[in-house]
Amino acid sequence: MKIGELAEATGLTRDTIRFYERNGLIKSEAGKQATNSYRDYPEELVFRLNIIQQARDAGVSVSDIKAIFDALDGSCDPADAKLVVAEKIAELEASKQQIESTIAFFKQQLANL
Amino acid sequence: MKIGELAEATGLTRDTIRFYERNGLIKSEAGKQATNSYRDYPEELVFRLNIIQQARDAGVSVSDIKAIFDALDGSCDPADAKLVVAEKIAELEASKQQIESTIAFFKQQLANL
DNA sequence: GCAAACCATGGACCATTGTCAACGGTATAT
DNA sequence: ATATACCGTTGACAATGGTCCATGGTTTGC
Repeated sequence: MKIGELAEATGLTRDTIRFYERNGLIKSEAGKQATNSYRDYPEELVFRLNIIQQARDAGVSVSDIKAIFDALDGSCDPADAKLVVAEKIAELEASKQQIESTIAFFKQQLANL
Repeated sequence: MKIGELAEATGLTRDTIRFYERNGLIKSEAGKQATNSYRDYPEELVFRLNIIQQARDAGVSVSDIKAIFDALDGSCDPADAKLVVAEKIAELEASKQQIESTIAFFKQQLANL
């Protein structure tokens, strides 16, 4: 699919998709037509970009997402991969705790209004 | 207390504390001694800065923290204050959801390694 | 009384995460 | 065939959240 369709399907802008591609989060292929320079984005990127959005919203940095994808995409030692992912999960659990504490504090303040 | 002590007590750097002060998250008083220009930071800032750290770790922006503190610090209409804080709580709940989903995804990927 | 440690201010600098504008080429619908 | 909408590339721009440095003054320990 073309970048505009992908943007439509994911709710991201073309610029953001290109930004992610520049940063190695996704890859596109050269289109079949020799007449233009339009890139072809595989359908499965819709799902992948949804994951990326979710992770970004969860506060995971672009470079960390890349590291995790690189680990998961099977190119490296599975044992190393597990470490990378497990560590990020631990960080996310910690973030979650911070959020919960913050919510608790705000709620308590709210009660004192 | 002096800024160095506050930094020590909170684990933040002096620069960061000054940054937060510039951005209205905290206030200091002019020191009693006329001989120097050292500022005096009230003890309660230790707690306040801990909250700030927690909120920052939870992904709350500096300007949002300021808005919430302004709301809580009683200078404005309590009804408005409640709205501001409640809205931020809702955002944090949403963040938490994103994090949980992301954790779930990563865990599932981990299982497939 | 002197060095080392502290303080305030100002401004420069940095990475991250996009976003936008300009340019020239291509597709598509009428 | 022509207007409109799309595409790729490049490079500039912006906001956020700090961090660092230089300068000049102050305090403290020895």
